Formats: sequence, C-alpha cells, structure tokens
Amino acid sequence: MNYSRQREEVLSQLQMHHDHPTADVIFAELRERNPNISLATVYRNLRLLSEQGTIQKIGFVSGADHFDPNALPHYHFVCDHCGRVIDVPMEVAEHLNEQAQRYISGKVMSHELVFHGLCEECSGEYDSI
Amino acid sequence: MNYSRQREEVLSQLQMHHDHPTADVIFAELRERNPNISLATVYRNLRLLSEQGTIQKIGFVSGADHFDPNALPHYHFVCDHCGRVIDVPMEVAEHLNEQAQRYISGKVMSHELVFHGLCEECSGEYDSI
DNA sequence: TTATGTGCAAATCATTTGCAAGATC
DNA sequence: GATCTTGCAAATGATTTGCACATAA
Repeated sequence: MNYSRQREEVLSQLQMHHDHPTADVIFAELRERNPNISLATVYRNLRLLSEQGTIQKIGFVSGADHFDPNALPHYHFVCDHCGRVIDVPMEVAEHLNEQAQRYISGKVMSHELVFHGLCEECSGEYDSI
Repeated sequence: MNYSRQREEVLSQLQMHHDHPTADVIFAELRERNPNISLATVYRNLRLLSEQGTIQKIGFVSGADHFDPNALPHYHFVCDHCGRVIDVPMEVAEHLNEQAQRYISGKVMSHELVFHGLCEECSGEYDSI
C-alpha cells in the first residue's frame, strides 16, 4: 500500500473523534479543509484501514456503518434515541466464548457485545416526558 | 391492523426456518407458491411484525437484515464465512448490564451478544486448506 | 515509468414510498 | 363505503465501481 495524503487525513480525522463517526461525517469534516476530497475516497480508505486492522468498522448499528479508531477488542454502548456509539471500557469476558461453544457445533472464535439504552443527553430529554 | 393473507404467509414462512433468513429469501420462497406477491409487501410485513413484537429484526450482521421468528431475548452466532445466523440457547447474562452501567453516564437498558466463528459446514471446508 | 490512488459519475444493493387498484371490516 | 393493504415502479440512502487523470515509488 502506497502513501496517500488523503488516507492520512482520513485516519487522523477519525482519531480526533471520541465518538465513532460514520463515513459521511468524516467526509464533511475533511471537505472543509480540502474541498476536492471525494466521498468515494473516504469510503475506500476507511475500508482499507479497517481491512488492514488499523481501525475498526462498526456494522451493528442500524443505518450507516460507524468507524472506531481503536481496533483492539472492546465493548460498545449505543443510544437508541440519537444513535451515538460510545466505548464501554469494561473487561472483555473471554469465558463467554466457551459458554457459547457448548451450544454450537462449529467453532466460536470471538464475540461482540453491544449495550443499548439512552445516553446522558437523551435520558435528560426523556425525564421531562 | 387488518388481516391480510400475505402477512400470514410471510409469518408462517419465517416460522418454518431454523436459521434466520433475509427478506429476499422469504420473498423467493413465497413467490414459488404465489407469483404475485411483491418484495415491498414482504418488507412491509416483516417490518410490521417486528414493530409489533411478533418477530425480531436482526440488524447486526453486515449486509441485509435477517429476521428471527423468536422475539424473546437470546443470543446469536454468525458464521463469518457463509453469513448464516443461528441461535445460541445459553442463559442471558443480565448482570452484564450492571457491569456496563458503571462506565456509562446514561441508562443501560439491554444488550446484544453475538458470537462469531465458523459454522459446522464452513469449518469442515477450512480443515482441508 | 509502472503501480497505486483520486475524483467524478454511474452502478449496485437494501429498503422505503407514492399511488392506483384490490381486499377487509 | 371507508379504511387498510397490495403490487408495481420510482425514490432513497449507503456503499462500490469504472475510468481517465494525478501521484508515489
């Protein structure tokens, strides 16, 4: 893989996020500085970077894929009201794989754990309902 | 919600599956018996049935949504080779929500646990590689 | 100077929607 | 007969792809 300025910009823009943005969010942000960058390039590079294992593609939220600059295994929380995806820094429970393995005739290799609920801002809104 | 023959067919076709098919699989199967049913009707009814809580929409697999005739909370296994989605009948670990709650300032209400690996057929294929 | 990456537009895939005609209550 | 549902085709949203031009090694 050759160097490209656009790929570097996509990666560093993603790394600035504490939340986990979608491709079009990254695109809109990059476009402010570089009005020539194309959405296809953003998609291409997010894909390359996640295939390469530098970042992580989050496909479990409905709608567009989100991207996480942290590729190490960890859990997530999704706000069911605003769609925001944030990290849950609790310990990864490896033993769950062995538990599941008892029920599966194939080979269980990993798991994904996603919590759902309302984020701080959105649960505030709901208090008044 | 009024009765409709198409909705009943969609539901009973889904209930025949032990795996968790996508809308186009249900559509193709129904079309063999009823060449007039339309894909939009299948999508509409799968949506209605899942909003109503009769079935469950599975959105965490990349690509098209899958549907599960069992709407009760339970875990799933996804084969990373063929994309098949099957049930994991292990006990639901409610305590995970409380663990995650310690790290989240909003309100954790539920979780989704998805195991990944290779199903029996696909791990067989890989033995010979 | 050859392989790789980009920008644009068109293509693709999954899903939804507008609307006229058909089914249900 | 008023309302809900269908079938079809067109619209939408997310993502990918073909291709001529630009850039990196």
